Amino acid sequence: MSEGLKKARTRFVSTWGEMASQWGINKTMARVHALLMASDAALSVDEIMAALSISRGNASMNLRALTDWGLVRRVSVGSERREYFQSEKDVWNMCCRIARERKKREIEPVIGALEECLREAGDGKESEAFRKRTAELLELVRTLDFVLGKLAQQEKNAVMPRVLTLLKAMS
Amino acid sequence: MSEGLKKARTRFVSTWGEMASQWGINKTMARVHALLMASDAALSVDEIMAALSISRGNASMNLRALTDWGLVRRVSVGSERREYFQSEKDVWNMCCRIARERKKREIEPVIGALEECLREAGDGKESEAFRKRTAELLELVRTLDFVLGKLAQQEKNAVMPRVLTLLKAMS
DNA sequence: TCATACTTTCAATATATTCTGAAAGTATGA
DNA sequence: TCATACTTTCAGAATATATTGAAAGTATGA
Repeated sequence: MSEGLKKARTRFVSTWGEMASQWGINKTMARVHALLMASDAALSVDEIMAALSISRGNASMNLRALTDWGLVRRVSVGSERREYFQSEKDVWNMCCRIARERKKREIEPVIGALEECLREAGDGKESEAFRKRTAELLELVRTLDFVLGKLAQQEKNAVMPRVLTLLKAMS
Repeated sequence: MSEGLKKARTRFVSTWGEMASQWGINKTMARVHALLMASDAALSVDEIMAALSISRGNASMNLRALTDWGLVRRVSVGSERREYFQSEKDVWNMCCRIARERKKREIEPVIGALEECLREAGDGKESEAFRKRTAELLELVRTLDFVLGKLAQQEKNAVMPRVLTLLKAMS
């Protein structure tokens, strides 16, 4: 493999890792994901361990997390016992899956907690300002939830193109 | 203050903190932000320190970060020397500011890095698959950047209502 | 059923991030 | 200018998070 391509792959893997850690995702999980995205063939655990210099346990945990997120699939190659892994290659599908998971894991619990805040605050004059602010925030989070839900709805996403058309028309 | 309201505020502050740490934001920064959002009056550093049981240095650093993000303002109260802090109260404005900052700090550097990957990969047959995938990802990230840019453009946001109308029509 | 070839788990360890608090810095008004 | 009343900084300490690797678990096919 050419030097340039090697460097480019390395940059790709570490860029994805850096980005992920700014968004609350484990850096190694993102590096594994990036490695699989950058690789045409499916990779075995041993290949992944070697490429990223990580332990078997670490690789196993992060591959499990990535399959839970629906970003990576296990595949069998020929008659081999060993399992191989490959990433979802369609970037829009990938985006949908991430949207779906973060909605479920993070946004929905926040909605529940904010609703609980409103209930707890009671209905006195004293808590009026707090209730108002909490209610506005709740509305905002619900809107975000709705948008993410739409984004996550379709595999071949039909929503984005239309949103983009609208946004571009507003320029 | 009623017990219920006290509990509700505490829940509000810790919910915001938990959520933030899942999104790559310092938990204390988010708790300070939540405290100010939940409070009608502007608060002094000492009040914030007491409410969250944090040190002066920690409070100072996080207030600085919040003002850099444009989420919190310093205000003077009467003729006092001491400074007070209050949060942006409009949740849509808040959302715009966050979008603007994350676009600038995180999305734009990733676009640069992906462009560099494409350049480094060269144009041989060997790197074709890698280039294709990187280019698709770059397009996705650019789209996200564009959408965030639109969202961040206006103070009183005119974009969201129209996007929502479109999405609701697609239900 | 058993030996084999693999995967997963988790306690101990390493690493990264955040927090503290005292010292340094800064602005105000007398 | 100086004393004062505050704010900021940053090295070291505390805490939280991620990683290792050996032991336990599991599936396969002979």
